[in-house]
Amino acid sequence: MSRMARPRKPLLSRARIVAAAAALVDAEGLEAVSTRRLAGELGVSGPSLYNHFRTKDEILEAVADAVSAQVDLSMFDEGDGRDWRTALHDWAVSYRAALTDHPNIVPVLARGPGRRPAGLRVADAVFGAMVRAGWPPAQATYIGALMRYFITGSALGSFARGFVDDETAYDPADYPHLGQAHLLAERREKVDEGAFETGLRALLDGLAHQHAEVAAAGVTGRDTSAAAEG
Amino acid sequence: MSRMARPRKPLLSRARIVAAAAALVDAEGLEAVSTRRLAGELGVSGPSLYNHFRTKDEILEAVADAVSAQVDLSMFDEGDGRDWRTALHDWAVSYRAALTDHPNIVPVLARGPGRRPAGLRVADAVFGAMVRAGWPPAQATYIGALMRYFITGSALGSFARGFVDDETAYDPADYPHLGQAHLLAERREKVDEGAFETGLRALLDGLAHQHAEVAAAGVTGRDTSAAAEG
DNA sequence: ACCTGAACACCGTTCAAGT
DNA sequence: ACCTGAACACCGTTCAAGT
Repeated sequence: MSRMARPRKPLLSRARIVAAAAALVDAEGLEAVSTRRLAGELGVSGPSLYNHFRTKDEILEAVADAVSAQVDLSMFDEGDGRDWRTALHDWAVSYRAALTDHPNIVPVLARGPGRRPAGLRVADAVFGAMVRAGWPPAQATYIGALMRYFITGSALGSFARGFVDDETAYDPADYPHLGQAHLLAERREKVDEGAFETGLRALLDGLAHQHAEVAAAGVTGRDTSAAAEG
Repeated sequence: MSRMARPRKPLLSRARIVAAAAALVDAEGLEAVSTRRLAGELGVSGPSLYNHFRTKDEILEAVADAVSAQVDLSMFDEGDGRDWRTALHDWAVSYRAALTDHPNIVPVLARGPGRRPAGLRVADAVFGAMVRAGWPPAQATYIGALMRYFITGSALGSFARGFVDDETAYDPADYPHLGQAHLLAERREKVDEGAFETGLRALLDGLAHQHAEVAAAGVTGRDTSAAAEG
C-alpha cells in the first residue's frame, strides 16, 4: 500500500468539486463549506482543491454560476413569440425559482453578476431582447439591472425569515402597527410570495407605462423594434 | 504596574464597540473584522468583547442596525403632508443613501430585518402609513417587503461593481449584445443610479395603478384612509 | 463586573516531497 | 500533473484567574 501521491487518473475535477460544494451548501449552508470539509466529502485532503481552483471563493462563485445557468432564457430568443413584458415576467419567475431552490448560495450570487459566465449570459439576453422590443439601449441596461435588484433582493432578504416566532417580541409601544399586522399571523412564505408577485406586477405595469412614452416620443432614431415583431 | 485585570471604569461599552466596528467595516470591509483586530483597535484583548456581545455576529448586526437607524422616516409621520406615493419615494431615496454610504455592511443588512430594532421600526412605519393611506393590510405588508427587496438589492448587487474593466473580456460570440451595450462605456455608478431611479419610478407607477383599483373596489370594509386625510 | 492570557478546535493557503 | 502531510498565520469562542 503506497501513500499514493498522485493517482493514475485524477481523483478530482472542477465539475466534481463544484457538484460537491453545491450539495454541501444546499444541505448545510455556506458556513459549512471549509476546504478541509469539502475535500473530505470528496475523499481527498484539503490542499488538493488548489490544483483545480485558485481560492475557495472561486469555488463558491462557480456554484453560484451553476445556479445562474439554471435560469430559463428561452423567452428572450428572437424566435419566441412572447412580447417583452411577458418575457420579462416569465424570466423573473424562473430566476426567482432558481434562487429559492438554492437559498444558501444567494448571498454569493447577489453580490453582482461579476465574472460569472452564466450571469453575464443572463444580462446579455435581457439586454438584447429589450433593445429588440424598442427600448433605448440605456433603458435596456437599466431594466436588466433593476430586475436583478428586485429578484435577488427578494431571494436574499426574505421577510419570512426576518421575523421571530414569538409574538410578544414586538412591544406595541415600540412598533405601534406591527401588532395589528397579520405579518406574524399569516404564513411567512406567503408574505414573500405575495410581495414578489405584487412587486413584479407593479414593476412591469410601470415599465409598460414608460415604454408607451418612449414609443410615443420615438420619432428620433431608427426603429429598433421592427425585429421583435417579425 | 499591575496587569490590571479589571479597571475601575469599564474600558468598553456596546456603543464604543459598535462605533469601532462600523469604522473598521467602512474602512476595510467585512473581512477585516476579526475579534482580535477589533479589540486591538479598542486597546483591549480579543475575549473582552464577549463581556458585551455574545457573538461577533451580534456586533455586526448592531452595526447594520445603526445604519438602518439613519434612514429618514419622518415622511411617514401622521402629521406629514406627503401623500403615500411621495412618502414612499422619499423614503426609498433616503434608505438607499444610507446603504450606499456604508456599502460594506449591506450584506449583513440585506439578509432580513431580523431582530434589529431599527429595521423593525422601518417596517412598522411603512406599514402604518400605507394602511392609513387606504391600502389593505395585506398589501401594506407586501409594499414594505417589496420596497426592501428592491432597495437592498440595488445596494448589494451593484451592476457597477459587476463588470470588469477589460473590454476584451466579453467575447461577442458569447455575449452578442453586450458588445454594443454602452454598459461598459458609460460611467458605472450612473448605471446603478439610473437603474434605481427607473425601477423606483416603475414600482411607484405600478403601485399607484393598483391603488386606484383598490380604491375603486373599496366599498367593503371600513374606510381606514380617513386618518390620513385629517 | 470586566479584563487578561492560555487554550481549543478550527480556518485558508503555501510548499516541499512524492509518484 | 496531481496528490500528500506539515506548516504558517490566522480564526471565534471558552474559561480559569485576577482585581
